[in-house]
Amino acid sequence: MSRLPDLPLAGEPQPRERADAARNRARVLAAAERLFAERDPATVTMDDIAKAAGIGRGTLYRRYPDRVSIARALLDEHERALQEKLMRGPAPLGPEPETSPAERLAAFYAAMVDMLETHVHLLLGAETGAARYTTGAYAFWRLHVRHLAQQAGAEDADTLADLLLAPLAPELYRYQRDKGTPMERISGGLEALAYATLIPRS
Amino acid sequence: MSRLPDLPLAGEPQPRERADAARNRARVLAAAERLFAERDPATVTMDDIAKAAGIGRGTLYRRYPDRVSIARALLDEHERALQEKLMRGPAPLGPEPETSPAERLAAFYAAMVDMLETHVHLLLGAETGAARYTTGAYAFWRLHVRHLAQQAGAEDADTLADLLLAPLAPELYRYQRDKGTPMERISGGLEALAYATLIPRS
DNA sequence: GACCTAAGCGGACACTATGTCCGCTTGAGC
DNA sequence: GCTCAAGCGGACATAGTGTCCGCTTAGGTC
Repeated sequence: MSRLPDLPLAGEPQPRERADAARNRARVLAAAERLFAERDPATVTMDDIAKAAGIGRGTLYRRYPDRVSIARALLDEHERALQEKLMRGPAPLGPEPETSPAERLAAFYAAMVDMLETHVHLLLGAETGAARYTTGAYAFWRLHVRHLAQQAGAEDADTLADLLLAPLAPELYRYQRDKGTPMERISGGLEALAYATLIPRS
Repeated sequence: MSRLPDLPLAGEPQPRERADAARNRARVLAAAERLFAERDPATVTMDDIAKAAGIGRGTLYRRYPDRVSIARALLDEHERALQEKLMRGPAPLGPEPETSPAERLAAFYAAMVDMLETHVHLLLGAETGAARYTTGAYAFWRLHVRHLAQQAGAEDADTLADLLLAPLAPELYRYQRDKGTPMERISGGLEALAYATLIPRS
């Protein structure tokens, strides 16, 4: 829904999508969303998605080269929304100057846990393993956390940013939830982590 | 080399391995070690390993059901060695009572970074993605870190353990090293993390 | 040292997924 | 209604997985 997967370069005329193409795109996304939700995303094949969407393989590959790109398209709007809140939203997520870095990191963690809880299946489809680090979303979270670490006066904010993002890996979240850890305990642990790392020692 | 992949249950007679079987096992492990090192472990196929070892597919599958089991066999001894040091080695890694939990966690992090630096390729072959959490090694690290967190008086040591192990994910380490972060900065960041989280606030 | 037999071997096979190609169909501008 | 490029989709080539089963051989026995 919503966005073209190829970046819409402002300025270029954009030949406008044909009606059948638009209809098929919607079908694909709806079918993929459902399949990712109802079983392990890693086992969903391009063929499954094509069949479920009622279109041919060729048609599917025309727009999406692989499963990952479909999951990313589905995630896109959710990630944008969170990014928006981080940049321009209200405290403690947004950049009010009187909110401490530790509070903001805790708020970010909480928002990410919300997102993980709702969309783990998509995140597992899109940002699994090494692919996680190649997404624009990761680059954004990284910048944000590095900025907070810097504000807090951390020694090596650049490295710390990656270390502080690691506990948000979708596989870890899935593992924790699967063994019965409730999401509150995960948020709680992350909150503790945020305050421990970003509040300067007295 | 060394260990049988199937656990050697003390007591059972163990029909003793035939000479050709032993020779082939050695060949397989040597070939796999080399292949994992010289290219992305995810792209190494069972066929490649069989060919490189100079044996047939059937022979390879007889002993190892998949790539992961081979990588684990190769890692086994290194992981055991570290476990040994944690349980019975000298301070700060081992359990000397006057070493603080924070120091011990920092030492553990340092040891893990050493291991990652030497064996990322194997770790990427064996403990990638969700598979990481199913290994005996992970269970052991988890117990160790949870114990340290408990000693330090952490609120929810059980959850914290998983969060504190997340920055040691092989994919993350590879990503950091690939973008040029030297291992010292990674150890440094982890050390800071250890002291920040496990030293009680005054 | 010849014999026997189960452990070990390895190529062939069936199956599944991927990604591409190309002739046919159809939306939409004129 | 005509045109034609964008879009469609099934067939195909390729690659990897895991199993099966007839052949080979190590190593114990007499």
